[in-house]
Amino acid sequence: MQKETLCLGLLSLGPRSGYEIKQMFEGPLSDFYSLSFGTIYPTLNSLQADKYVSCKQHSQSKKPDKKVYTITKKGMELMKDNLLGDASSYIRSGNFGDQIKSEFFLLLLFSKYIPNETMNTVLNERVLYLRQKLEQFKYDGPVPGNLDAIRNEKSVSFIRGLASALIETGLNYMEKNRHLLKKKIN
Amino acid sequence: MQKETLCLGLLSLGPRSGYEIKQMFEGPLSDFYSLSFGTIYPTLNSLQADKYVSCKQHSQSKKPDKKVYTITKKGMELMKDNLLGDASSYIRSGNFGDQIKSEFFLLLLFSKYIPNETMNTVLNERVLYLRQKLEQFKYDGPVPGNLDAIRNEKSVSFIRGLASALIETGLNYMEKNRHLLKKKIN
DNA sequence: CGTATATATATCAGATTGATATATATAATC
DNA sequence: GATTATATATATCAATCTGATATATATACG
Repeated sequence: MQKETLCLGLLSLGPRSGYEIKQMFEGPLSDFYSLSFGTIYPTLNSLQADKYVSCKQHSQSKKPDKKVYTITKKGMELMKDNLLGDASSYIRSGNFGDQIKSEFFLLLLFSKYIPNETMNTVLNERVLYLRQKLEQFKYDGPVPGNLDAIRNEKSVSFIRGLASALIETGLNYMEKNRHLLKKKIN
Repeated sequence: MQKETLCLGLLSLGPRSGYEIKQMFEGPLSDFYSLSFGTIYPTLNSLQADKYVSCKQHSQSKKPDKKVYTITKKGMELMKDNLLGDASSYIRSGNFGDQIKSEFFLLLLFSKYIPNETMNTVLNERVLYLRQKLEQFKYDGPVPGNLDAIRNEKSVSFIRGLASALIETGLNYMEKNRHLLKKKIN
């Protein structure tokens, strides 16, 4: 999916600044996708130049102006067209996997070269992290205003349920099988 | 983890060409990490220049020479040092998540803008793909020679078991809950 | 009262990918 | 028997993206 389509999709949930879009990537989307500021800001500028979004500057006392972008009718159309195209090429491509870079799995893979004690800490920290993630995905209380819209998307309930189930499976597996990674001699 | 450490780690399983290292990334490692040719070949050249690997050219009738790289004692030491450093900074960083770019989850997220029929195909193809993956992870028969070493790593049994459990959970969840994604009206 | 973190945009060097070039063998399809 | 597609094998590079840095201020913490 192009960065343009992705930004338009997020703006379809409501007007946002570039900073707030980044917060979505660092918050609820962090486990599925991310874009850096270096991609987000230029993308918003080009979307604005082509009238796919409009922009209102909210001057804030001495902080840089907050530029709040709103998706236009033209932008909504481009987004829907692109999403249909993306779904179609996803189907045609035959490539249904995700792109993953996992430092954790690389450390596991080469664990025989890493002291037992160190690997133990790696696994402990990963377990702690996953427990936190699980709580986050199950948490149903209030969230900051700019993250509220994405939270209330119906598809997000589906995704959160899936993520919770996957993390629970992962935690159970790791607790039952981590002894398999221990080396006899260091 | 630096590309150098990763290539050395894979060469520690046995001598390989750049092409064969790429095959490892496209095969058994594809769900955890990947590097492109544009990264692998220059990395091998620089590792060779610094004597972390040695290289034997196998001239093949009219195909480009196959350059088979072997990790040196110096290379083994660098790899172990780097792995210990990587594990330590993984622990210190506090960042235990994986880097993921999932076209599938983006399509789910924006599924309300995509026709039911199209999303149905997307989900069907993803399910088919996951079933294939599951078979691959559970398959215990023979594999091509250059992928044999990684297959026989003890840590890989752990990883394959984990992957299988996760995919099974994902498949079950999707089959039970995919109706939640349907829109009433298109 | 200094330090750390949060808000907010912008830029850019450096790293990485994805595509392409080159050359041949082999398998599949028609 | 001819054509097409796929696999082997390395190399290069434009286009893209990230991660770091610059700039400026507010707020919370001890």
